[in-house]
Amino acid sequence: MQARALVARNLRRLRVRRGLSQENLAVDAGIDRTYVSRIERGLENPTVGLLEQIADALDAKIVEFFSLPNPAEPPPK
Amino acid sequence: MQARALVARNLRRLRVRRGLSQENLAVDAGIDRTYVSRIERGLENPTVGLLEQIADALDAKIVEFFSLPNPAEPPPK
DNA sequence: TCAAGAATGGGACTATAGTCCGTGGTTTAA
DNA sequence: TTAAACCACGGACTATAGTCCCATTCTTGA
Repeated sequence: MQARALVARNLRRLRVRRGLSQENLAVDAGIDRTYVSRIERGLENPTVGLLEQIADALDAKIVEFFSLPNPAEPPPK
Repeated sequence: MQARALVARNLRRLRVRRGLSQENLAVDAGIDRTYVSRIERGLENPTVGLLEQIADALDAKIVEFFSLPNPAEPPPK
């Protein structure tokens, strides 16, 4: 999987899980609102410094942007 | 630890372990020779796309750039 | 010593990361 | 209906990632 797409998925996943809007996250991370949107759509190629800012704002670690999300819920018995 | 410094240490560690010079790695990754040097010295803020190219050339994964290296050899008995 | 490979360093340049401002679409609540 | 919150999307702009070229230093081996 492409790193960019992986970051896109994981960022959205982590942000939504925290209950943050793109705008609120952008403010917390000190970056531009539209850029969050573009990263989540896989349109951008962010720097590690920027990922670090976002990770801090999400109280997450950078590696979480590069790990594969669990494919699905384990089927209920 | 700063992400940039972490990447610097891990890149050098992985490259040296592979027995590659900065120049050979740069050629394999399709990037500029001097840029490898600057990343390893923590002077640059690379993009995820570039890290991916380097990781591929090293036959490593991006997450390895962000994990803490083992602090030391376990002391021989 | 000398040569040659490895790394650092800088300056000028080009490509693109990242900002800023605005528009419009969708959904939900009043 | 309207307001408000969220998000996709575009264009123009500025900052910086990344290249290219050249010189210098430091090892290490012959």
